[in-house]
Amino acid sequence: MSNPPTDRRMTQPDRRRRGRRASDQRIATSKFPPASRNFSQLKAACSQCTLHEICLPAGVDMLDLARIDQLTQKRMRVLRHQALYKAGDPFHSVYAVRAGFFKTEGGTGDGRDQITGFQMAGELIGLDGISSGRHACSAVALEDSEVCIIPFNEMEALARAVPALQRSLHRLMSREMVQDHKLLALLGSGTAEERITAFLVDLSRRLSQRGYAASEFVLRMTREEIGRHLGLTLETVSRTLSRLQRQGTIRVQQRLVRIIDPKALSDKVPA
Amino acid sequence: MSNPPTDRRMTQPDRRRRGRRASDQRIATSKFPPASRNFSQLKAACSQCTLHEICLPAGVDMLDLARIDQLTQKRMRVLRHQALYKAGDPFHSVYAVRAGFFKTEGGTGDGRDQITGFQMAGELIGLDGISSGRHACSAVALEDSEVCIIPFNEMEALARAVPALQRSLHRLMSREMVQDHKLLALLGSGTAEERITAFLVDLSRRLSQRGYAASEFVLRMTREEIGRHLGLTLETVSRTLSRLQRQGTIRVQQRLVRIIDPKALSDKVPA
DNA sequence: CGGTGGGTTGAACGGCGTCAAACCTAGTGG
DNA sequence: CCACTAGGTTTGACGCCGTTCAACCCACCG
Repeated sequence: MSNPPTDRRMTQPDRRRRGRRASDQRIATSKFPPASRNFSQLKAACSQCTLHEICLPAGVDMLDLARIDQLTQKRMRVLRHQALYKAGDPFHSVYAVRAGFFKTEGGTGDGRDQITGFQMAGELIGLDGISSGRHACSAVALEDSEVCIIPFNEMEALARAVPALQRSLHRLMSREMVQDHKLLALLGSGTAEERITAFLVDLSRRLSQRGYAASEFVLRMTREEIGRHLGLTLETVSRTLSRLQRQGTIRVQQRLVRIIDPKALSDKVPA
Repeated sequence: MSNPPTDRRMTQPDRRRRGRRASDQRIATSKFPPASRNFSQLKAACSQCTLHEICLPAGVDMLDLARIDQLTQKRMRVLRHQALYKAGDPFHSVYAVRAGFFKTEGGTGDGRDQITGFQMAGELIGLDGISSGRHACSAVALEDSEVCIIPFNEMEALARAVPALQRSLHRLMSREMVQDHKLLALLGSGTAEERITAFLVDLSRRLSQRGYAASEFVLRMTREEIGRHLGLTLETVSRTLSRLQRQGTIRVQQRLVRIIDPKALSDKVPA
């Protein structure tokens, strides 16, 4: 219990669409379809959002917050397996995850490339597109999700007027670099067990930061996706999880992970 | 021939200081010591710098360039094996490499951690410090080098006034993220040979971008440092270089690398 | 009830790490 | 000038961890 809100009944537009391999076409909705008005109100600006402490507006005072509200008026729902954007798409906006879970993967997202990260509520996606004007990776929803669309030109303009926003943006970009470097170190020299434990500890930390239980959560991604994130095969991921369970450190049943011995887990991760 | 200018006689302050294990104390000079006035003039602002096309001022017009000159007035020399900053140091400035070569490595730089990157002239160092207010890694000179000191608060202020500078900064940060993702993909699934060839191709590209020969260059780093960058041991690096030589793709003698068959080399790198 | 995608587990192979030894080069001191 | 030293590099032998290939199980759904 006490799992992320978007568990499975979060959005059920009309009919199930599991297993639909046509996971790749873009989404048309840029505003909510009338049908889902009851799911969440149209105008949930940053100032009203429960995430504004950890998201882009972090550190911006109430006065300026109202100006940021202008930025994030458009929102969008992305259904499971759909791409928010794909590698090569022209870059116009960045996206803040409001609810749900994403993966970002290199290449066209056909399912072979490295997965550079998993993003949850309050995290920004798409900043990699700035450098070339085209997205360098694809962002795909792991479950039915919702994002705020933040037009990048407008955000830059506002950042020029609001120093706190500018600083927050820089902090977010810098944080992403630091995270990437940590992952690099892990892939460079960590064993399978170290990679998996570091992954679980990181997930747990980010979830608890958002008010969810740190010791019990559902993995939103498959073993194969974990593997492609950590530079391992799905078999190794599975085996390692089983071993951790045998050691009494965690409990795994399907996607549900329970952390039995948090200390033992943290002790395994290098730094 | 036609190698980077800082080859070996670049700066010889007074006496050799090789093998000095005390590679770790900070540098005191924030302006040039009088002795080295002849090495390069004190006032070489961005507008005069040969690197301004690829460095931070890229895309800034002549008028605004004069304002950026204010930012980069302070420069600093960093001798071989000395740290420009170390992990944990408070973050105040970023640095643009003017000449020489750096490595950035996690941890305190004691020589065990992952090397996140090698930086050459025109590249920015230190952006990772924004997120926490402290540098997350250490930057160490691989040869006698020189950097421009860019106080970050001042740069942010100027970026608010000069959109082109703002955009350039964002582009640089974004580019670093994209590069990290490429490296991630390499460490995640590449063989030793793919990692080494990708590394060589990247080095060659960046050097030729700066006007140096693409097919012949000296490695500024040891085999061990290459290994710590690519997630390999020095032995594997050495063996792989030897194998590439046996295949007739490159020629290696010590640190000197000649690329014999550029196409064969590029064909080996995955993407 | 069968189909399908995801997960687990076993067995054999192989690339790369580990350990060890020798060499090469440059700097140091006699 | 030469011997000595130390760091860097090369090469070989061996073993381990993770990949590969394959079989099987499980949960969910049509």
